[in-house]
Parts: sequence; structure tokens; C-alpha cells
Amino acid sequence: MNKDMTYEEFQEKVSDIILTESGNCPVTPVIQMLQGKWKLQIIYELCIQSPMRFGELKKMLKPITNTMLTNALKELEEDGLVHREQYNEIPPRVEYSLTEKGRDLLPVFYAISQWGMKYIP
Amino acid sequence: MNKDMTYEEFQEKVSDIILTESGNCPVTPVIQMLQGKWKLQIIYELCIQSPMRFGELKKMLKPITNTMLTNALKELEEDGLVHREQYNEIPPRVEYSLTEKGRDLLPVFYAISQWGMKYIP
DNA sequence: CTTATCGGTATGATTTTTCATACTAAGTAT
DNA sequence: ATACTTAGTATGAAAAATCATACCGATAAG
Repeated sequence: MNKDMTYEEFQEKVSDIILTESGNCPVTPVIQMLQGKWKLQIIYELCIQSPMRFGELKKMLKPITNTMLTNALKELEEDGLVHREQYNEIPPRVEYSLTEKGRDLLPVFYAISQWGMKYIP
Repeated sequence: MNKDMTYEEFQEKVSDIILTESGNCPVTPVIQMLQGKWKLQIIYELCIQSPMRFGELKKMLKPITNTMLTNALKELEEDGLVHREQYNEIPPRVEYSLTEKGRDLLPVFYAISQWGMKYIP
């Protein structure tokens, strides 16, 4: 599959994607990476405003718990989607922002929002 | 937010989306609708090949269990994304396909695949 | 008469996710 | 001295998701 494949080509050729090599589908691993109750929401918040402090994110995503937010952010950081910047102040300050890799998910949210505007009342 | 908003406008205005009315964000409800281990995968399979029989889907999504596949398909049908066509033959035959509403998620998968081709080794 | 087929259901167990709650450190403001 | 702040950790409980397994009905093939 070509890196410059257009949407029309995608539409025609989507059936070839998953059939190439069992590990080489460019869709399923992404789907799995973004699984969980909070990850997409966190990335979306960071699309909207970045950087954000831990407490700000927590407020936006209420009723998320500390544990959930911490774990999700840790995993997003491990996947290279989110950058964590820690300032050694008292009280502590930590800012989260999207990496370029994370920002590149914006088209996904755009597509989702297009669908949402069409189908959500 | 305008129905015809382009990606560039989206990129600029994404911060307005979630801020309109608490219930009116066109992204978060979609994210929630597609949550779970199997839903996106099922829709993606049906993007690739449609219609598909229960058993075919099960084979593609192995190691999914009957229960999981049944439940996910039922919920996707309730959400209007998937159509279930039952033929009264023996042995039974049931075919699943995407509705137009479901097919309209194709751009989401396209965006995901673009990201995947860029970032997945 | 037996077995196989297909699209599920039903059941209860197990695993995973999510949760509420309490707690910490280190300095600042009162 | 005390309380307040932030970004988490730690703990165990509760809830949800997922699992394996057995089973069904109706017919056709052997």
C-alpha cells in the first residue's frame, strides 16, 4: 500500500490492507493502541488545548480518577503520543502536550467530528 | 460549527467544539459509541468485505468468542451501523453488512491507516 | 441412527478495568 | 504550628469485560 494513497484509492483497496502480512495492517495496531476508556479523550483534550497540567486534564475529564489519568498518560507517553514536562517547583507542576506523532492524529478526530456532525442529533 | 468545515478550519477551531454545549460535542459521543475491544475491528472487517456471515467474522476476528461477537454485533445494530439479514435456511445463515451510517466511518479508518503507515514499522 | 452444520444462548468462572479512599513530599501562606 | 497546594502512589474493593464450555433446533448427508 502506497504512502500517498488517496481516499478514493483507499476506498477501492481497503480490502488489500489487512490481507498483506498478518502483522502489517496499518489499522488494527492503531485501534489497539488507542483502546481504553480515556486515551482518545485525553488526546482530544490535548488537541483542543496544549499544554495542559495534570489537574486541568483531570478537571476536563471529570469524573476520571487520579489512577486512571496517571496510567493513561503514562501509556500515551510510552507510545510517544504525549510529552510530559516536569517543572521542579513547589507545589509541583507538570505539563502534558501532544508530540508531533500525537498531533498527527488530528485527521482522525476531524473524520470523527464530520461523522458526528452528520449523525449525532 | 459548520457542517462544511474543512480540515484547516477544524485545525484552527477544534478548541471551540467541545466548548459549545456540554452535550453537543460531535467527537466524544462517537468515541464512546465505538468503545470496546471489538467494535472498531468488526466495522473495519465489514469495510473490507461486506456482507459477511457470522462464522466468517468469527474466523477473521479469532480469537473472539461467540458471546463477544454476538454482543458487539447486537450493539452495532442498535446504533444503526450494521445491518443483520437473516435467511431462514437450515443450517441457519445470517449476513452482516454496514449500513450507510456505518460505511460513513470509512474516512475515520482512512485517517487511521494514514497514521499507521507513517508511524507503524 | 449418527453426525455434522450454523448462529447463536446460557452459565458461571476468571480476568481486567475501574473505582474510592487515604496518603505523600516540600514548600508557602496564615 | 497549621493548613493548603500539586501531582501523583498505594491499597483493596467493586464493577465490568471477557472467557471457556456446554447446549440448542432443524435438517441434510452418511
